[in-house]
Amino acid sequence: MKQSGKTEILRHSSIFSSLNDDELSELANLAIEKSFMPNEFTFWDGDAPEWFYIVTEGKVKVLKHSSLGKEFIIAFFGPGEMFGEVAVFENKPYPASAQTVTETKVIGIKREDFLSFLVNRPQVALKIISVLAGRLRDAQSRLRDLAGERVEQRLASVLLMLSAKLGLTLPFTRQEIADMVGTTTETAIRIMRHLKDRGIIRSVRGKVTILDEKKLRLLAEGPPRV
Amino acid sequence: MKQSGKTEILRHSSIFSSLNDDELSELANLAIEKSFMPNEFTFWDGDAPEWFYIVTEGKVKVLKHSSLGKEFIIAFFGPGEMFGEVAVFENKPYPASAQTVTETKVIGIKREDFLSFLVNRPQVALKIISVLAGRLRDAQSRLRDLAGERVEQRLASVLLMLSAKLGLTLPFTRQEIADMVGTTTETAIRIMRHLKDRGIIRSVRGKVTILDEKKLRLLAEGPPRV
DNA sequence: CACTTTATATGATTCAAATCATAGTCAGTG
DNA sequence: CACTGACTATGATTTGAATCATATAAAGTG
Repeated sequence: MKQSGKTEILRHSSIFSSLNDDELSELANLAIEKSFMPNEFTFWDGDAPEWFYIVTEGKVKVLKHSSLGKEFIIAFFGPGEMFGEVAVFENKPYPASAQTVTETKVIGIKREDFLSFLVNRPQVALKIISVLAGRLRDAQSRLRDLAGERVEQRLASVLLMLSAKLGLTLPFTRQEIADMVGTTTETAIRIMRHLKDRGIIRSVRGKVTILDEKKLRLLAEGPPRV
Repeated sequence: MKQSGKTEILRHSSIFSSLNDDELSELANLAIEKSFMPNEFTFWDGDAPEWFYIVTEGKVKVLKHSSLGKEFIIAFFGPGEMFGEVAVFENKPYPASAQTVTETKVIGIKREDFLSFLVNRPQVALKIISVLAGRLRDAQSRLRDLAGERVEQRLASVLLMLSAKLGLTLPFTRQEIADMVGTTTETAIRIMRHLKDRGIIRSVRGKVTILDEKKLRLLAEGPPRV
């Protein structure tokens, strides 16, 4: 990819929207590009935090394994979104692994380079603060759900959260959804079968479409309260 | 509290450790002090994000309620720690409530004042980024635990997390611990009874002391693997 | 086009933890 | 110092979801 290409990608990432052309190319000079096949790992849980990443093409999932090896998906990231940032900003090992879902291109910036760049760019720092705050909000909301709600409600919440970001059609298998909800594939299938029967979702292999967002929201928020 | 008092408190908060005296008093000028009795609410889930807070004395818990009214404790904060920051940085309603546990004093800074102050203090912004990253790391680790681990392991994790911050003696009731683990008080009591019998913890009313951190860590990390 | 793999589907059984019920114990308060 | 409320404790019962066991369908692969 040419220099100008990287600049354009950075420009379209909301984190860097406040930068001018000079600043963007300065940043692009620090950045290198990497390409991955589907299912490759960008980094592993426990690796040293060398790189700060931004997705340019494709889809990456960030996940952790439980003590029994079960996968829990923390989040999916698409073009323009950063990942690996927790480790970089804390200067501690990555707390999770990052795996590509599709063929994916990312740009990586060395930890120290990015931090030095940030010191002189308070606007970017504030933007990053706001992105982190948003992720923390989501994480805390999911914590509450996992701790206190039934699987059906949690699954509904996850679908709503995903659709707020990606629209009404969600490109995920039941397995992936189960791994985000924190349940088993079988249970996810059963619950989604139920949602399908009630006309709340439609689905084909590897995709789910939300048909009745209102009902889904009711499910996520309130217990049926019989 | 006199001006100098607020300055001193700010100086001892790790977030502001990089500021010089002038900057500290500038910040202190923006800050007002508030006092609360035990169990008072500093803000409620859903309130407009007017204030950024730092605890000066006492203990505050940040919590969310499930759809059935059950309390889930996101975190406790003590002197020098910020809270309410997610709402302030995102400019969205507080995503959780904050309630004092003991008699508590906090200083509050108006959202806009604090953001303007930050724009010219990249060191502080970077420090805040690092605190947020740390909280995100913790939240994601708890997510994985809630999604994939048994209650006994989750409880062990919570005790370890708390003791990393507060030392080996933890001033919490079983009810509070249950509300952090995402279980019921009865189950928390039963499990802690079990830990007590095995010599891993000791406890008196409202307090828990970790006696055998090694065993607790084994419990938290690995399944007994019989 | 046969063949393997991945995704969806469903029934039967088990199990961890919630719920329901009851009681003792300690701390603070009038 | 009796009394009230918060905390700890334990037993019995229920239940939501995991686990185990198969099965079918759709998509990729040589």
